[in-house]
Amino acid sequence: MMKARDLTIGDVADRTGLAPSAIRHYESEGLVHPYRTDSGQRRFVRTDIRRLSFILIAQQMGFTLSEIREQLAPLPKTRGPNKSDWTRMSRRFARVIDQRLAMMQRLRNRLDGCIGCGCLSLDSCHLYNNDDRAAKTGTGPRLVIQDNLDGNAGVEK
Amino acid sequence: MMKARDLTIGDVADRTGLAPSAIRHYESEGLVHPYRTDSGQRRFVRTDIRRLSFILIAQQMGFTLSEIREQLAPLPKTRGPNKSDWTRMSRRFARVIDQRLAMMQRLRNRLDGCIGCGCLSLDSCHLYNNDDRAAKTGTGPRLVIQDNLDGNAGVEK
DNA sequence: CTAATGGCTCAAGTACACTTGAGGGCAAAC
DNA sequence: GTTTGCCCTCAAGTGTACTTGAGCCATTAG
Repeated sequence: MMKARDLTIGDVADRTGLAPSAIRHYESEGLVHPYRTDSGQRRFVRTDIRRLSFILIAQQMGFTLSEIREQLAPLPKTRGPNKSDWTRMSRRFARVIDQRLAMMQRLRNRLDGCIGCGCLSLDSCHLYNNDDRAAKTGTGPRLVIQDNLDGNAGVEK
Repeated sequence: MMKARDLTIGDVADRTGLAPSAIRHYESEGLVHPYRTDSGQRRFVRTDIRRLSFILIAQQMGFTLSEIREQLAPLPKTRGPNKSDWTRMSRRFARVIDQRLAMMQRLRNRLDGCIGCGCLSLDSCHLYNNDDRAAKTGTGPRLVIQDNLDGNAGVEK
């Protein structure tokens, strides 16, 4: 179970391009679960590299660490995930991404519409009928892209 | 030039759904340029509502305030922008968005590929050949989505 | 005319995602 | 066998994007 050739934090840092401090931070946030040697050093299994790469990609897509933790939740923490664990998780995540992409597409189209209309006669402009933006996320995260921004949920009154 | 019916910060807040504190913050960051009454109160022109809505949308797309400031730079600061000012700016921005969407699409496809391959035999997996990720942004912003992550710029060695 | 409402500045606080530094332990390289 | 390098923890600092609060002025409603 604990192989001699498991990886130190430095190994993992080299292979993922992440700083050791970042990896420690991810552990403290519950995104990776290295075990410890007798002397207290972290040891990572090889599939943790995949896990960290996943975190990197998801971050670049604009997901917060807590959203990523949620996505990773179904994977087993202690043993490395097997192929079907990984496949199920990835598929679920792909659906979430597609929603987010669709959202950005809608925002983009909304902007397009606004280029057309010129919108100097205001009030009719799609860009700022802010009804659908009403429900804020509070002191929100950077990239919200909530579903309530979609273009057809509330028929323009 | 200074109309009686220009808007107070509260008016603008109501119409955009933004908090007054947020609007003040955007001014301090150079994203809006209200003028002041004799007594020092901010007054906004009507097109500033459009400007702020643009900021909101761009943020939801994951752009930082400084990126948004750049996009807004070509618009005139003092007078309200006219239709062609706005159109030019929006078109330019649409191109930037399309690049970002393409990037996310590539990341998404990369994930898809990885679902297929199972990637338990590592090293060949697209998800963590980190060569193209090498140039980091430092203590970077949340949603980087840099161009160096694209799939065809550097032929996989 | 006064009181409530809304605006102003400035300093400090908050959340997220880390990095940096101090102070100390362990392990592989010579 | 010691020195060099990597690892550890914990506290504090950084940058982005705001919010909150104190103390104060201005505008509007009764």
